[in-house]
Amino acid sequence: MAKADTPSPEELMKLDNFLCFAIYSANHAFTRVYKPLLDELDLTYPQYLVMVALWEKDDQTVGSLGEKLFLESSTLTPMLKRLEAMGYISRVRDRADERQVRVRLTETGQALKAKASAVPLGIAGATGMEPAEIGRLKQEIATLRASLLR
Amino acid sequence: MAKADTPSPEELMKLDNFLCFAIYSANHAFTRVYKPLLDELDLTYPQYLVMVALWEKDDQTVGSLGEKLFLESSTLTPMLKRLEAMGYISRVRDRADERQVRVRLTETGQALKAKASAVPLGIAGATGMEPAEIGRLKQEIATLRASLLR
DNA sequence: CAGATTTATATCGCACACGATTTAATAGCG
DNA sequence: CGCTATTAAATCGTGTGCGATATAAATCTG
Repeated sequence: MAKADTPSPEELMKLDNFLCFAIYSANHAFTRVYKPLLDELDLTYPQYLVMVALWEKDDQTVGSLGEKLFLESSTLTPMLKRLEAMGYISRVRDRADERQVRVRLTETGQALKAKASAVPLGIAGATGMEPAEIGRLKQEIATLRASLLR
Repeated sequence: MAKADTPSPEELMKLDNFLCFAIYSANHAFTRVYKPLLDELDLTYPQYLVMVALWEKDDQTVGSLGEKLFLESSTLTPMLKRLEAMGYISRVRDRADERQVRVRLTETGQALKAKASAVPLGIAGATGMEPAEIGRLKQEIATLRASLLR
């Protein structure tokens, strides 16, 4: 029979059969591949993601960055302070609503985008996948993420 | 033309088009879904992965666990000490080679496997995917990880 | 418009995660 | 055999991440 069996409990409990572990370890692998490239920019991998979000849309609140990156203020605030200390961004309370903090790129932060432009290609190369394939896999994982967060 | 275009640099620099970000955020999403289930077992998500590795094969060295989990001793040592303090594992220097530390499940640690047996099904449900589909996606990501670490 | 409620960030404590280094033990070699 | 090189864990410093809580500002309600 070519019917897809329900996996046995033993098979289910093997680490290498865990989708979550594949993602967990692939995430670490990405961090490692990014490291040498991001060292040039003096950025950590999460800091790079914040910069990408700001390059895409400047002048965002902490909350809006958090929504896009799926991060809490308790994670972002210290990160943003480091990026500010490095001179890449500024953090200013919104005049109209003092609860909010507006995060903006500095000149240096904007200029960094050019230096970072080579990064995506380097990463794409390391995946050993075609652009179309990367896009498809990315979409599948984004859908999975949405299911998990439902 | 139905030819697959090479993505423009602008498209490449959008966060939502990053495969790495999909994986990064899906990993966080998994952590969140696991949290309430693992709270019952008094385990964090990384601790759970260590326990899964030990349930699959007991009596491993720190190094062998590190290879399977893609983690360094600097990460594992403190984690294992916590699991030991909780009474789930024991850490003993190997008599034949005192450099190595053998990690073994305690009775309590073995017994925990039964309590944890419901977890994978709960997670699988949260993915909203069929077992076969989960397996395929898992394999694709494992292949990606291998490429990245090459 | 005063007091209660909600919202936006920040702070704190804890647990990863890693690179660089240290420590201790084994293996290799003349 | 003794000395060096290698190997396995542990330690240290830094940077995420998050839950719980605190703080302060805006909003809502009577």
